Amino acid sequence: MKIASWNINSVRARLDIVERFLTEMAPDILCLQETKAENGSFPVKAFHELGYDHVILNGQKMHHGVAIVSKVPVTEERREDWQANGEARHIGVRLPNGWRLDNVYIPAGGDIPDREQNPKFGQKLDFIGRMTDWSSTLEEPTILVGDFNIAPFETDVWGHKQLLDVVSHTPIEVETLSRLREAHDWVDLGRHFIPEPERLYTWWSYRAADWRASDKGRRLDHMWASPAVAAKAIGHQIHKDCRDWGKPSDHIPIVTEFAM
DNA sequence: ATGGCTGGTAGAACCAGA
Repeated sequence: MKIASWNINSVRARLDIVERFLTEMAPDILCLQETKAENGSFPVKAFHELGYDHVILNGQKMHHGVAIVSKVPVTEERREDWQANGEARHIGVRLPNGWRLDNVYIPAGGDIPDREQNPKFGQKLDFIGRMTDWSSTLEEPTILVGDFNIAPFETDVWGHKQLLDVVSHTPIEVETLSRLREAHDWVDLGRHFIPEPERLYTWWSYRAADWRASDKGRRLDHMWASPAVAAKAIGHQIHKDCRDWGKPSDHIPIVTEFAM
């Protein structure tokens, strides 16, 4: 069972490369973030035609939006509002074997890493706080994936010192994410399979003249699993080539394979 | 070089992303 996660930065603008990814990599399930489509304008038919018969949506107009498309039967479990403001940032499903799969788009948090000067930063930390409460009572085997918008380790960013005051790598964010991880003893599958000190990125800015040459990346996208689920993980890949496909997303897809 | 880009939506020298 291969499960993929990808911040697609508009599913409609990038339908061609999503189709290519599903055709070439053939994951059983793909979790999308930043779909930027209301549920009624999500291109459901294109996914059905590729065999992804199960399409579970939590979208909204313009911004945010998450989706789970699956070849195997999944049933919608719940959609959480961890920011308590109505934004579409989570969708959770039940897999055929009983595991939960939760797909989340954690807020970016704005530019200034200060609650007082920038309310979005506080909302980001509070969002993760509510996820931590959820995690601490979670007893079911679960896979948690998505764009976490935090690169926790020094080798998860191109320059640790340069990014200490940049939202996504500030010490308070790293500490907040660490508490989330501890709340369920989540296993960080990316670093389980590709340990430090190897550098590991999933996002490169659109603004670089040559993203590959400058390589100023960050590991913002993650797959975490309950310990019992992580024990069934048998492989993990990041698909860096997708950063060059057509009009690309600034994020790349990540995939974990599980023995089920 | 904290923006050199991008998409959605309106129909803005806009907003948000990170």
